[in-house]
Amino acid sequence: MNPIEEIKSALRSMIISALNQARAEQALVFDSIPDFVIEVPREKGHGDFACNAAMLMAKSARRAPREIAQIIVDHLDRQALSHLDQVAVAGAGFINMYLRSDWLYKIPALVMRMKEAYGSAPRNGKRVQVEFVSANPTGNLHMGNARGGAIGDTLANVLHYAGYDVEREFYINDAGNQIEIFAESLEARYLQLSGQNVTFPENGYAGQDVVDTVKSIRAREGDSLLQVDSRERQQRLVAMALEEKLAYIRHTLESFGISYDLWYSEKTLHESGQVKAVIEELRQKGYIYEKDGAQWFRTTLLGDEKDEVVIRANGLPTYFAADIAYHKDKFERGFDWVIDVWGADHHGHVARMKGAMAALGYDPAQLDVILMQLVRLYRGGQIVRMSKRTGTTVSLDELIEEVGRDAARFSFVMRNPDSHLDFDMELAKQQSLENPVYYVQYAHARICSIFRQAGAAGVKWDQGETPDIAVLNQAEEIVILRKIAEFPMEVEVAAKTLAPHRIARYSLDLAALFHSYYNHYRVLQENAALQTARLNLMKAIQIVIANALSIIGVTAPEHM
RNA sequence: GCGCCUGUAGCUCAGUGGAUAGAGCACCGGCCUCCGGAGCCGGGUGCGGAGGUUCGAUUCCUCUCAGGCGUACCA
Repeated sequence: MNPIEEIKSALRSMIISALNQARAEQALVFDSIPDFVIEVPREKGHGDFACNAAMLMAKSARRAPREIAQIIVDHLDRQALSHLDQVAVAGAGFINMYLRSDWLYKIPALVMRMKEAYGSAPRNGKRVQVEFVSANPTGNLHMGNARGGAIGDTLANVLHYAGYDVEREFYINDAGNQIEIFAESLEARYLQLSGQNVTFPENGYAGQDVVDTVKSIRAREGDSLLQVDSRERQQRLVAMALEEKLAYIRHTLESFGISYDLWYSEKTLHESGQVKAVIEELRQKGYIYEKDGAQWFRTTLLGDEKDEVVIRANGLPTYFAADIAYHKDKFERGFDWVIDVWGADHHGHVARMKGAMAALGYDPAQLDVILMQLVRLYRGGQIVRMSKRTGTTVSLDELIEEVGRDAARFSFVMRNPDSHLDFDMELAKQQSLENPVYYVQYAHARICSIFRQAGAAGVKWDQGETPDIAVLNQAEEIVILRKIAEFPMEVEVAAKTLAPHRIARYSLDLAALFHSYYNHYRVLQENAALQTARLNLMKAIQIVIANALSIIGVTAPEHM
């Protein structure tokens, strides 16, 4: 149920009919109807909807745009849409259409009928997978993971609302080179804590969290790991450390409001032979060759600048090889749409991965990658490096602790993933009371308060379908009804363009309209019809704000 | 050097090829005996630059300047 789309669709077919009628009467000569749009004009004075068809046809129909527009208007069957009021030719050849506001009066009842489902589209039967965060389980979750988490989880919510069956997935990098380094780091710390004088690996994970992990292992295992050989010691340390790290990651993400349908282990891809198999498949298709002892993927055939190694000279597959196998596995699991949320430092990987999928016979258009620009973290104006190696990082736990889950999620979701984000912890804390999220939440709490007042006063009002609704004729009320009517379209566009930040913007817009309205008009009052109408309006706003916040993963409090 | 992303108001950011480019923060001045003042109202000649495509460009293309990231047998 998408009110705006319904109207647009009706107007569109009305204009197409007019054009065909005009052609039949030879009032206008043209070959085909162009791909015109019915849009909501930015300027209110330009009507409720506007159409640009005449301007697009000017050249082929060899008439001035305004003339064509007038011909279209003259041939409109105005009975086709009962809400249609006036139609005017304006500007360079726009057709501006004005509707009687009664088309909006069914909106509150619709919202109340659908409640938390308002804004959602019917199930479309398509399965989409969103993979996000997928942080290395060798360290803490950092700001980039926080942003990726907020964006990925919100996008998954948006897609669910837009009608998809959504699955969230976390890819566990529990194999490969960085695990080797992790193992060496763990062992070095273990031996150091056992009193041995060993040097820490030069490129090892030097963070305090690794030390803490080893300490907790020692608390359980004591010196027992000194008895076994280095290889087994490393294996056991890694197994225990990964278990602990993953438990931490899972717990932290859950406290950030994120839970996954599947945690997918890279290690299993190697153990099952899927990585080797996919390399073989590519080899048979002529994409693999050997050079300097390594196996290379001829990605230059796919538009890359240089070929990529998939099996190193030491026989170990690269991350790229495992990732190809992983993405093949995603498609084999039958997803119609596969979405990855990656940090911008992986951008070079996007074309290669799409190319690899194409080489394997999959449609690369079914794979989308959201490249999220990196977060630069500041504390009081001082940049903080986010290197896990040096350990000087603010973790997601600390972010939630200091800034709060709602404010943190909202401020990450609010911004376009393409924006380079400078995040200052001190500033975020300092401004926390003026953070936009509270503005939206406050609107919700205020409306709840109105209903508490109404309840305490024993106010009786017809909820949903009521003739009283038609007394909502103030300009502000019409604007709010329109905004509410646009919500399903907003969700649809956010899903289609993979732009979860639109929902946050929308919630801010609606909250602003509400606050302004609240300061100018009283809801609870003597006039029973007006009170009923406005209570219906309030209920609709309350539901839509709650739904928008729920998509963003932020609470909608009744009190603040 | 090459590739990707980004340059919009003092700052942080919106803006699916449309008509007069918008919010928040900050700054100044107003507004509650009234449903929650975490609010409202008022105050603003800004799309990095130059070409091009188009009836129309902040949006698309080319060049250019500036910043971020990448350009490993790391992930």
